[in-house]
Amino acid sequence: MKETTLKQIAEALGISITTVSKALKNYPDVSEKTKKSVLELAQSLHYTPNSFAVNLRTKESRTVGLIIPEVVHHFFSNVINGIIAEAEKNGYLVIILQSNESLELEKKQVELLINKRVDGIIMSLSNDSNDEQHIKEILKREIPLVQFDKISKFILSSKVVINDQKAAFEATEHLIKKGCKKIAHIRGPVNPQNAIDRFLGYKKALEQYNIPFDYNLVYTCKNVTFEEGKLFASQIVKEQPDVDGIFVITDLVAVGVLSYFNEHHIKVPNDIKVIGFSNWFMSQVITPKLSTVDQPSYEMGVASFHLLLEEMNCRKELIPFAPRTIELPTNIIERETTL
Amino acid sequence: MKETTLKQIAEALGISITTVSKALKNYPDVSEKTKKSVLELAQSLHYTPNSFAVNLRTKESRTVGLIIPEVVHHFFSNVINGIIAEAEKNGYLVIILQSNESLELEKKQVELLINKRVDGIIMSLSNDSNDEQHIKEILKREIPLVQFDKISKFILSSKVVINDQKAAFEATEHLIKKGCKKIAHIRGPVNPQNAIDRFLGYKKALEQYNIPFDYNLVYTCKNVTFEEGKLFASQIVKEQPDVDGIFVITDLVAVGVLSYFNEHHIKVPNDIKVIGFSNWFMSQVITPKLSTVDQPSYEMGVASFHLLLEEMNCRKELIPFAPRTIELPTNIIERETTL
DNA sequence: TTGTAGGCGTTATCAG
DNA sequence: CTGATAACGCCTACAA
Repeated sequence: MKETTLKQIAEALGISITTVSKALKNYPDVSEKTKKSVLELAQSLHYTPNSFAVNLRTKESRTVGLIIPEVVHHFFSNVINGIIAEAEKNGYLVIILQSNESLELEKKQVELLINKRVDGIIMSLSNDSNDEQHIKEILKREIPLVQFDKISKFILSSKVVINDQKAAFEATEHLIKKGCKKIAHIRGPVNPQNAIDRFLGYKKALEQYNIPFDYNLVYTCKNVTFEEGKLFASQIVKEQPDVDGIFVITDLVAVGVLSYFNEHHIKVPNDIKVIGFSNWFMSQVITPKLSTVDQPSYEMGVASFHLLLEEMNCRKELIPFAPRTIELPTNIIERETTL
Repeated sequence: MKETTLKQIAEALGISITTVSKALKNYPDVSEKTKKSVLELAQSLHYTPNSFAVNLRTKESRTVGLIIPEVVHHFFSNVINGIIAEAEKNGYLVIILQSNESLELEKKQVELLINKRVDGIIMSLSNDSNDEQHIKEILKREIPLVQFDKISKFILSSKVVINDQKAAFEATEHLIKKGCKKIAHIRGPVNPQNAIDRFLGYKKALEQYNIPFDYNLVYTCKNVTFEEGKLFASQIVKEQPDVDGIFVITDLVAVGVLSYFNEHHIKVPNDIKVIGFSNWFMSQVITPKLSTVDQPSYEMGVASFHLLLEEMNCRKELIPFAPRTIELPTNIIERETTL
């Protein structure tokens, strides 16, 4: 099927391309009569503007890019959900790229999006990201940018986050209030700001409740997987048999911990209590049900797109935009692992 | 930062745009000397071709569209994973749209992608889709199309599927071989071909093993959710107390079933056995661990993109392409719910 | 080896 | 109210 163009309509009607274009965009300076005939013909020919040409003329693609570490991930897939829903409502399409937690890939993907000339970029950094040259490149090109969840403090862009330190503090405090005296922490990798903040929140809670902090009780994930959860659980039982509570960086890992405990008949919450982070769906269906920190993922997606949209609109109107940070609330969900 | 164009390079070097263009594309009819100077300047100015202009000229966007029912879904997110990884390797970007299992949304999204002039479309139909006018529109526009998982038989396009009927047969057979005499089926919604096929596989297995088929043992999901699993589990216990096995359309629903049984102290697998479908991650971490049918999701994504790529290449070279169907293998995973 | 010219389809400006 | 013209940035016959 051949695509219909303005030219074809113009020729068929014996008028100029200009007039057709104006008629279709409902300009006031076109007679009702021609407007009507143009509209009718356009409809019957299923005319839709060639977006390639429109992009070239208007210099915008009505497309935004999204780079996230992992798609198969309860938290991130919910964020995607929020972003694409909100984008679609506002006439934008979303190109999704997965960095696989690799800085190298992330760099390439930023380049791809820049070359694609997306109107804006939303991203959450990979665990590998300890260098932000590529992100600075986005700013240098004056492409609107929003960071969410795993962000870099050193990049001046809008951000959508939770208060990881506070949330971690509350999670640890929750364990303390449930009677835990010796609390281990399975933390995230060394780079991500949120892993650092959660660790700091854990530490602060201990201090505040006069529980001595001990580095030997901190276990550091490399890959943040279910398997690591099992591994660290086994290490904790061996190395620190009197630990009675664990605060885990994220539910996936916490589920690994529970899995190990179940297999080795270690009673949760009686022998040891566990609290996770993020409120993955499976946390409410496993046995025992996992206590965790609820994190508004869909809402983070929506908020991220809104911030981006605001910046994109400012850029278009050439009015200056000051990056903003939106902090979303979290809350402790008590289930069976901390009863 | 102002974008660099061929024109700028040409002017700076005092040569024509054509020569610059050729030099950058390494045409043989440009002297080494000019080629070198062009390349150097282009690099130092960080020249990248304006993709809008390239799109317009070449009439391709190097972008494909993907429409799926749900992003927050173990199976679909794995498919996405496979598609975007493979697309990126081949120089394509992927726009993802979520139909939310709604035909209306799906129709709009097809239109969006057509208007965006993506080079190809990959899709899995929503549960609502009982009308395929919009899909036919894709074919009419001669846009390469691949359907996967939830497909329409009536659309002549490439397809990537599993043999749902066979897989369901094997799942039901598995229950029979484990001693089940009265097997219920919680099936998917009425429209999707794969729900129909799985139902047929279930029925066929009963026939083959001389177990009378009874419509009262078939429960039909509307939304395919965890909650529906719980609901149907309660109905089954009440209405059909002697059912000793259940074959469930998908793991998410099966987990709902198990959840109800756990809460009501109905012993699985002793009182009743359960088998799911799709091998969601959580199936291996719940108690008891869910037996299921493994379905190669990532591979389906990869295969889908490959088929699409093949068709896109044919279209470009103007050589005819005959749609193909790829069927991927499945296999039963025995865990604790059918011991 | 280099450059000219035309065109991809749309939009904006400005003159009639 | 209508239309001619240029421009967006790139590509590619074809000419020189």
